[in-house]
Amino acid sequence: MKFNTKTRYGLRAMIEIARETDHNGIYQKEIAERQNLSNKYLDHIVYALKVAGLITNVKGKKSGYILTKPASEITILDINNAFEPGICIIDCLTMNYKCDREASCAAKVFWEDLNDMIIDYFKSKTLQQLLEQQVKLEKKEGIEIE
Amino acid sequence: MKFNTKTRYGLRAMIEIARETDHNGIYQKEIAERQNLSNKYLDHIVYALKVAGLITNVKGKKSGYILTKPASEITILDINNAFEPGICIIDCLTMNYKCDREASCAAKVFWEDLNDMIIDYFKSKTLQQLLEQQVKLEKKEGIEIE
DNA sequence: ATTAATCCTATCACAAAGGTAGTAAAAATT
DNA sequence: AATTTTTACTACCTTTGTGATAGGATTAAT
Repeated sequence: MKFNTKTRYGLRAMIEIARETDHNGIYQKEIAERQNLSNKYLDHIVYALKVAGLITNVKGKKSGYILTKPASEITILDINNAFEPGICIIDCLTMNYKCDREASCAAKVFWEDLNDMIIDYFKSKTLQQLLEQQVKLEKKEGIEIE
Repeated sequence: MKFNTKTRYGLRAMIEIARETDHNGIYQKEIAERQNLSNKYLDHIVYALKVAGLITNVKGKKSGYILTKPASEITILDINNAFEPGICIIDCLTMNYKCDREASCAAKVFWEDLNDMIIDYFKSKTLQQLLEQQVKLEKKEGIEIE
């Protein structure tokens, strides 16, 4: 049970984009450098985020990225959903899944409750919160180094 | 992000074993039939549960399985750990994982908190609770059918 | 001796994930 | 206008892990 790299890298990319205050946005290339990711692989990540409508280019093709709405209005679930159809930790939780013991399966209830917990957690966290925490952590780190 | 079938089937197998009141235990073959699983695949599941010390044979080789301790003392985390080294939703949460931004990574904190939530959830649920729920669901189902 | 069950290892097929390549297109720069 | 730089998008490749089967060894009951 692992979360995939796309969602994880996507989250880190979004933090970088959210942090950028420059009106010209941030280049994909720069995100790759700052987060130490392959720029080529980041292609997919950034593309998916754009298709999902979470980010956009400031000018045309050669231009930086910015968020399409305030970071406080973007939840981690939104970011997750740019890469996954949703959150579904076991197949039998989806609609149109046939199973005899569906109506009386304690195991299913167990997984279903966990699935809901994860969804709630993803909904409860905004990009803004993560950005603030990021800034805080870096400040703390700076002090410890000195 | 999916939970694997081993853990899921293992949970269902454990419910069947916990439910069995016969002193001779329950045959793997019977678990397979009741839960509609391939007996051959269940081989691995039952084997892992036995190696983990959660179940044992009543007599010798040809005999039924019983729990090694009361269902109320077995958590779902115990069952999970029979199949997985633990719960670790992203690699960088393990010890001996090198990462530059380890000390100041809001994303890591986000995943870490979720990881802890899942562990707590797994610890909080006992096999006994699931068994009781199972019995309750079946009773309810019986009423609805009639 | 035979049968029926578990024990245990090996193997396989398939899908998904992680990542690279390459071309097209657009805009900025020269 | 030519060149450079960057994104846009598709295709592909390689590796890993998962779900599952095969099959012989072992043990105990009949």
